[in-house]
Amino acid sequence: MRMSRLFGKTQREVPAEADTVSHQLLIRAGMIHQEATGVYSYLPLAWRVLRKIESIIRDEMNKAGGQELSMPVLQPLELWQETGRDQAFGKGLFVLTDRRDRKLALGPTHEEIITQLVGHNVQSYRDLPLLLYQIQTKFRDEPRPRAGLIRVREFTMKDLYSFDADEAGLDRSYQLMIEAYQNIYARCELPALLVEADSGAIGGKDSHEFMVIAESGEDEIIGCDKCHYAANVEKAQSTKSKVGGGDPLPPEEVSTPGLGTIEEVASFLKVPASQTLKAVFYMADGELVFVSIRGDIEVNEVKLKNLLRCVELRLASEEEVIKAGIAAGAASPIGIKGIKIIADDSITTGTNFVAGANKPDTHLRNVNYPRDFKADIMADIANAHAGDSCPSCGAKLSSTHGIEVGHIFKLGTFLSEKLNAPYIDAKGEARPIIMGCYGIGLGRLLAAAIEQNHDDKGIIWPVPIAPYQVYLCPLYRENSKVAEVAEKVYAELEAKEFEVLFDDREESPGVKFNDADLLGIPLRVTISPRTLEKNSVEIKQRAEKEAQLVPLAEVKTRLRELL
RNA sequence: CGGGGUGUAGCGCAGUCGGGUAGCGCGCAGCGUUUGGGACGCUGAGGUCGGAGGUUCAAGUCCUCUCACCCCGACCA
Repeated sequence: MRMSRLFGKTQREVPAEADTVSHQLLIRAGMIHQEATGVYSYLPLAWRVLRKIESIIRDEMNKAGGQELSMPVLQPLELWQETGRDQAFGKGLFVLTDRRDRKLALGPTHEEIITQLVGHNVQSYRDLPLLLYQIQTKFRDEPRPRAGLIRVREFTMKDLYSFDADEAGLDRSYQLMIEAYQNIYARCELPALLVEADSGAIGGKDSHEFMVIAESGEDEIIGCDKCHYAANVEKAQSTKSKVGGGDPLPPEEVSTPGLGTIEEVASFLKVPASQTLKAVFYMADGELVFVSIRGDIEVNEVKLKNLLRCVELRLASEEEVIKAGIAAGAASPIGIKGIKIIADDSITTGTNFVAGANKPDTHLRNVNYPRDFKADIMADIANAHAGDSCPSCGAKLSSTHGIEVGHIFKLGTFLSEKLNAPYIDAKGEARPIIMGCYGIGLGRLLAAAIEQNHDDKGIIWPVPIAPYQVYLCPLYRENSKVAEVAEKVYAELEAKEFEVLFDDREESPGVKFNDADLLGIPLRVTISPRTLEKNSVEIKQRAEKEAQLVPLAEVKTRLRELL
């Protein structure tokens, strides 16, 4: 490809819109253009990268035994209503109305469609296992798209679905996909960490995410320094420290005038926050819920939401709390009635806690569970923190940020039951097919690759996904020898199936070098009068500082070695 | 949805307080001189000042409404 003909211009200045590295570089390199919030055009360079990622993914899916198909973006809303997932997605679902007043959803994912499709085509256990996938555009009306291609509303995703007759089969399919995913990231030269994940509204047994560690990542990962434990903070557990407190003493009221927060109460009573119980109120699908948790620990809302099996969970407003007749700031699980009490198991890690007294400006000392109150549900609903103890080996946990570049789920039978997709087993009995699903966002993978591979000059593409392999850079093209050799080298390289971006522009060396660095093509071949004096060209790897002089006759061999 | 911010040429911005001929840098076009890490000179093109309504002799600037985009939070398979 000739630079002079390439659609898409590099730009010198950092766009005001972008404050994530990958977003800035993608725009500066002329690779993407924003059309609306979270909606982008891919210009030729970005499209080439995306296609390379796509072909790596396709190859690994096929190797794993997947069969590719294509399903519609436009899906009847009724299908979503049948599984109730229109509610789970809520406003995240793009819904439109056709001329006959039928409601259609733009597919945010394709579980419903494929389950129905498989239900029509699979009758027997002999048809299983089955791995089906597609690479398709998805639409989600995200509350807040951000960071360029990292979180968008329209995106290309590879989604594979597994269909098995039994749990053991699902486990095999799941394992097969983990391996396929690891191959994909390895081939993209992107180190991805497998972490335990929350499976969200869809439920199911296991779920894992593949994370690329990056400062700009939206997800927090809690990991053990010693063993292999790693989990999304939404899911992560930690062993809660014991706080002691001595033998249970009788409860005792203390006056705490004007003190509301845990910090205020704890410092006033001269006890650590870990020796207090905090009351947190939530509205779960419109129902007020009381949460009791140790004062130094925060509620993990994802865990709470899963526990309550609710669609909408948010902190209750002070008005809602007061309206329920509760003393805000001094609320207590003791003696409270007509409200569901959820307790984090941290409240059993000690004795003689300070808690509210359900009276304004009053707290209680020496509160003990279960002596003084009962919880309707006791569970782990705490946020794990760096510094906590690993639930698997007890060593210290640490925290990093990551970009989620893959998410896999053991779905189970929820969808095949709702949408009536049974198979007949060997005994002639009908059973629901057991499903799994496995997604990779291609655009996000592309962005993650940039987050992971760049310097202050620009992108440094890993060879397998680089838009071109070679940046052919003649200097002083008005020198007829340079022009002639450059054209010849270009033709020869293309003939040998090198992917070459030929900078045939009349630009100064500085401009060309800077564009070469910005675009991040792995190998740069410079031809100038200076190199031609020695009958050579200069080859430089994008990631390296030094260039090497290579005789013209050896260029192809040398490039081949470096790719 | 809550909080904060920004909309002026393809990009980055000034001008808005205090109303009076719409500017700068980059980029773009032409000519010339240059050129191994974003060269220089001259000439030139390019703007519904996000949109609508209002106040005024006069609005980029003041008022009302509205839209878009960005950041934080909520939210998010």
